[in-house]
Amino acid sequence: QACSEFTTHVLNLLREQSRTRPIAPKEIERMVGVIHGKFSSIQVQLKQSTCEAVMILRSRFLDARRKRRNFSKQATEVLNEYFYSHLSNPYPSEEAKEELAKKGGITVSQVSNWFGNKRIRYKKNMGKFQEEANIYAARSAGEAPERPGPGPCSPSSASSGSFKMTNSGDSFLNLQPLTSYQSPPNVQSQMDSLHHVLQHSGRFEPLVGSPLFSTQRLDANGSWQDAATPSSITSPAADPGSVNSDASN
DNA sequence: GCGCATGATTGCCC
DNA sequence: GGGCAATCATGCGC
Repeated sequence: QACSEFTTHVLNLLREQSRTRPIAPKEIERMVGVIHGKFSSIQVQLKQSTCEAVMILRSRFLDARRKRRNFSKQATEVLNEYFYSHLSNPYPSEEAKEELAKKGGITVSQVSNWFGNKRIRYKKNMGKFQEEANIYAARSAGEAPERPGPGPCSPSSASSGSFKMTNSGDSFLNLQPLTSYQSPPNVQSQMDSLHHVLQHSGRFEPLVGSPLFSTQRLDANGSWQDAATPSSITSPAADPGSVNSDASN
């Protein structure tokens, strides 16, 4: 359009000039040809530069996407706190995700990614995460001492895993320790220390109904789901070791 | 430089 | 569409 407008403008100029001097039609034709040529080359250049700009932006975007930055300590803390206090059901709602994202200074999709990764990696290697679980368990036991109700949305209590591993077919920490479950020595001691923490904090008994002794677990397929509350769970205080003794395989 | 940790992406399933 | 599992790519400690 610009080309044709410019061409018209030039033709008008030539027409005016033709009053003062004779202009051959060939000259007009040549001028029009030159204008079209110039415009088409400009068009090509514009296309090229646009393509280049798009490619640059695209590569920058992809690079940014590939760039992995570790989350801040704050973000990790917030996410871990939620994860371990909802260990029986570590599936935050959209609202919870938004809240976590806000608290951690990350995006909701990063929260989703984090929980996706965490669930899988925790399930795959509970032993490795047990220490971390204990830390958060002890922490939340100390922080939120009097929150009744063990529901999935009452993350008050300490919790450590309470579900079956896909590969091991066992619950890691139903606090059924250790008759059927052959935990590594370090894990054993961690569990003992967790018992100690819980007992020391005076929260052991209430915690029995908490996610720590959750009624949920990983089922044989490795998915978190409700399990019928074992009766043994309800009478734990005297002998922690007997808690949830049905959780073995 | 290597190995592990971890955030992101992808493909598949339900 | 959300979750899982595998994988990729990068960060980081040694």
